Amino acid sequence: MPELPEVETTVRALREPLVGRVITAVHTYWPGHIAKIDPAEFQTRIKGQEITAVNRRGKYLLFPLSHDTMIIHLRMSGHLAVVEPALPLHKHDRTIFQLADGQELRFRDQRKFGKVYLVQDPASVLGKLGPEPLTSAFTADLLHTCLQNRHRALKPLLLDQTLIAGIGNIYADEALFNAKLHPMRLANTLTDTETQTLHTSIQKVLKLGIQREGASIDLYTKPDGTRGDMQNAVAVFRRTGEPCYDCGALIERIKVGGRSTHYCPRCQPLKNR
DNA sequence: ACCGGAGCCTGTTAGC
DNA sequence: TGCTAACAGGCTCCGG
Repeated sequence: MPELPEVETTVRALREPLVGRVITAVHTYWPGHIAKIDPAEFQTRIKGQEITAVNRRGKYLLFPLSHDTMIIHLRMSGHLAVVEPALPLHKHDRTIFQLADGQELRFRDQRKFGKVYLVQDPASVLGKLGPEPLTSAFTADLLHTCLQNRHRALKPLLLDQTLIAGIGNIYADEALFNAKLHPMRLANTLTDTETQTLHTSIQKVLKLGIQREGASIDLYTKPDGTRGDMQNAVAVFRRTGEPCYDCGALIERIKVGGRSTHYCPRCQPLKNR
């Protein structure tokens, strides 16, 4: 499932083949991909616009165009690649962007959860997102402010995109393990030291994810189809029943806020007061 | 204001 | 062995 490191990896790979290219046509095999506006209007409006940059905000990919901004969310199973048109279509290719240089940008999405937006104002899609966790906007003080009045478990808070942008199930579990905090620990019971540690851990696991080019655990691969390496560096995610690398206790899986959550019962004891 | 849960999807897996 | 049912997951919308 693409989270911040997976999206960042995708953005870096797409920049070179896309920046400066002009979109000449769009084919939508799954109209549900096109968010907010009619697919026909989408096709008309985007035609002829040049992609001037490829950027990321949280888990969203941003494509500033000549007149609009295209925004893509990969959700669960989305995958983007720039390929030669002669390459046979994949079973799950849903939206195809033809480029003036003859190449195609293909949006593959097995589970059809992905979204493509075309907007004048990016804030209409991204407006509620919290700070980017790997920029100076995200400080330990800010995290403390976010957590201090919340009588709620840490895990669902880390997944809340309005609090911090870009963390998903993998990196939430990894960050909590790294910080030695139980996923059900209530946010307002953290000491200053624990908040500092959590802040550091969030940045550490996200940076590791980017360095390893994402976690190929479910369907995620890099645009060129090769796998990332983060799945070989996870401490707890999907390691249920396997020994903790730090203490040897068996990793457990529980549901927190409806989401499957992996943690080490010995390294991450629950200390709610 | 805030929180929990359903719904969106499809392929894989668990259970009968 | 072959079928169905449950499950996974990010986000939006709805109701308490």
